[in-house]
Amino acid sequence: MDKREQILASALTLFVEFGFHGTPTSKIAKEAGVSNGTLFHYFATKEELIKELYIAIKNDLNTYLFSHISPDDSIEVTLKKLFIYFIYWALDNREKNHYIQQVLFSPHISQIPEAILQEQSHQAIQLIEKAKAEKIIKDLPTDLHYTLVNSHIMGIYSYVSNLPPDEQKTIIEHSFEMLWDMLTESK
Amino acid sequence: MDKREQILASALTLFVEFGFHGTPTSKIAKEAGVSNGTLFHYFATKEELIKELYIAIKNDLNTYLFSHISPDDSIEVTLKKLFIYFIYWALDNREKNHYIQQVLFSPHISQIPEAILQEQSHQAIQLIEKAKAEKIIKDLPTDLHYTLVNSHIMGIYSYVSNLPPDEQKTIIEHSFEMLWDMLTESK
Amino acid sequence: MDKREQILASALTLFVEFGFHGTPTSKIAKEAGVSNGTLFHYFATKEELIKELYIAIKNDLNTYLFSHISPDDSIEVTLKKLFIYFIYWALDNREKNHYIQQVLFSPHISQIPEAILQEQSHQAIQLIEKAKAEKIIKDLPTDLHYTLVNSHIMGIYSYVSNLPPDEQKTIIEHSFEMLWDMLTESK
Amino acid sequence: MDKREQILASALTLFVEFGFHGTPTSKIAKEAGVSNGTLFHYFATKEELIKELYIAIKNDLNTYLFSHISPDDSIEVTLKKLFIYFIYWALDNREKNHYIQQVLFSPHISQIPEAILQEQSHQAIQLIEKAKAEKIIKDLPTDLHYTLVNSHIMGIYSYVSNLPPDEQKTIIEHSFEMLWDMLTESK
DNA sequence: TATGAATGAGAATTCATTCAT
DNA sequence: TATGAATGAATTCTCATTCAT
Repeated sequence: MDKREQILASALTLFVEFGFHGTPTSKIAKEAGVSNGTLFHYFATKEELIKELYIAIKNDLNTYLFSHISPDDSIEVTLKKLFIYFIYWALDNREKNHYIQQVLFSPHISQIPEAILQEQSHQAIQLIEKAKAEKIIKDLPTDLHYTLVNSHIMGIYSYVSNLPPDEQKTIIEHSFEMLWDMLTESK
Repeated sequence: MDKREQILASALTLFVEFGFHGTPTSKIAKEAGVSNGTLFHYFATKEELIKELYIAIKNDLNTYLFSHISPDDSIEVTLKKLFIYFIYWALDNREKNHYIQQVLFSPHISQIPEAILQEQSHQAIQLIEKAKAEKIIKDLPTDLHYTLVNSHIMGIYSYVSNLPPDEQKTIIEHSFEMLWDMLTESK
Repeated sequence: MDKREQILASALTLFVEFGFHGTPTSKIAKEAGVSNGTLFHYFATKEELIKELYIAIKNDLNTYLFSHISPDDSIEVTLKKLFIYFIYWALDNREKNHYIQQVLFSPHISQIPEAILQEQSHQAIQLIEKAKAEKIIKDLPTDLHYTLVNSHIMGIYSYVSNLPPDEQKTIIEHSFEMLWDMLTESK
Repeated sequence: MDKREQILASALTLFVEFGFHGTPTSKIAKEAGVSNGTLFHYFATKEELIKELYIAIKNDLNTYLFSHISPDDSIEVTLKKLFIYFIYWALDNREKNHYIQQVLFSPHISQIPEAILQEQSHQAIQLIEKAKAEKIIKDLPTDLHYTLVNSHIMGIYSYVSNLPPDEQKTIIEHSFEMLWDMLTESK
């Protein structure tokens, strides 16, 4: 792992544990085993570091998600995969997931380029529109569908994250069905 | 409004706009029209101010919520009222709602007494247990129900908060039904 | 002397001896017997301190100069007084005079408000124009007269500043006559 | 132009525009199109670079001046040539002239070897002594003569540097006569 | 109660300089 | 010769907090 990645790794751990304000750049540098100056050699400002870390994590997540989705999958399967694999990723990368939330709920979001922010939502929204067009899901505003799926995912994640691994799978599968029932025309 | 309240009011606005780190106590004092020292006369530390503000807002929310619930209400009605009135309160008190989220997603939560944090959840959890006992809702873990309700509420809030007021009511009512369908044995 | 003035006094001595870059604000504070923070309580930035010190010194010089000039003085007398008293002031306030030159030859001039910079030059220029109108001095561009007077003054100052006090007076008086001969229609 | 000269050229431009403190060595290197390390390969320290640049410019000026003076010239002609050609050089090499002033008014002069500093003054002082011995100029202290000539030159330069080229020549010639009148026994 | 000057620890950042390649 | 990553001391500035009035 080169120095830049060392710095990102240390920043992730410390930011998640102590928050942005609670983590001086000097602590990150020390933790990464590099000098104070080196950190600023790679990242012009602390803000820049926060942003780059966000982007790196988002790339990580995207790579993971896309590696599991195939263009041949049906809409339902695609949605289910996105749902399930996102939760698995979050469970396997708690710090990274936490970090993303942390940025989203902070004044630092404004630094993140729109394109990065919309990477997944764009995909998901197209999926929802297609599902609506094909009458698979209810005829409600796309944004409403999107919001409901999102908050459902975050809810399930926060619930299963405290469960032993063997119970997680059942809940995740089941909860997707609950969500699906909610989105599709109820009988 | 006395000085203590002036300070709390200014702190709310500034914290929500600029974040905790981005808001020096001196700015709060100036905005409140009091001296630097006076702020520390009422609140021993900045941390204390953050905590007291949280408590004050939580009291505000509780007062509002309880004023709409009657012990005679059925379980479903109670839940619906909690759902709907919380959203209305959040829409009418955006800064306050935002502030609560901000604290929840920050290292400052650890400063908030458990009792304050659980004020509503305690109520809600009892409600859910009663509903489960009476077979009104599915036989799933109480925490799962609770989590799903919560995230649903936050999702709906974030969706309707960008809508014109006249469209809000329909969505809120409708979305409660979706939630209810999800919690109760389907069909 | 209050703290603000202590800071200005220490800044003057240190800036003249070590230059702007060679004088950390921390050294100024220590020399002034105040804390690091106090310096920034009175002067928002180091730049601001540099500027305020310049203004304070210019006020000092103006007060001195004006206290010696009377509206009844003839043009020649007024010019002579400005010439002579400026040199005396510079000799009695070497650090201050040096500081003014230092600012003038540095990128910090751009921070000094035009009005402050022109305080004396404005006066002097009007004097020269009057002298030209009354045919007392040669009919050359006002700016040229002004420039020549100025550089002559600085030259004389730099020469006499290394002389013992008793020799200074003669040179100063004599050199004014040389200047006067140069400005007026020769022979 | 080899790398060493590239560096000197970039340093000149940047130092004049932004000052010594305002010009990091890294900026100089980038502007010169060389790496950070290369600059320090040619100049051991930034201070050294400042000094070497001064020396290079002084050599430039001397070469120019000497190429116009002949041992056969009379004292008056020699002085006039020094006067006039210095001003022309300064007008044609504004950055270089500015740089010399900048060093002279900075704490960096102490780094410049005496020999370099006195290159011209030595010549000029001998000239003045000769003129005094031959009763061509007034019997005043040599240093006073020297100082007055110097400040006169700088004054004229600063005046004509803002003039269109065609007006410069007249002023320069004329101003030398004014100076000469001042130095020689009047009337 | 209220003030606001004073404090000083701490933080982000800069930059001359080194050195392995 | 030339590079540019790496260093870390130094610097400016911020801000929560104290305290005499």
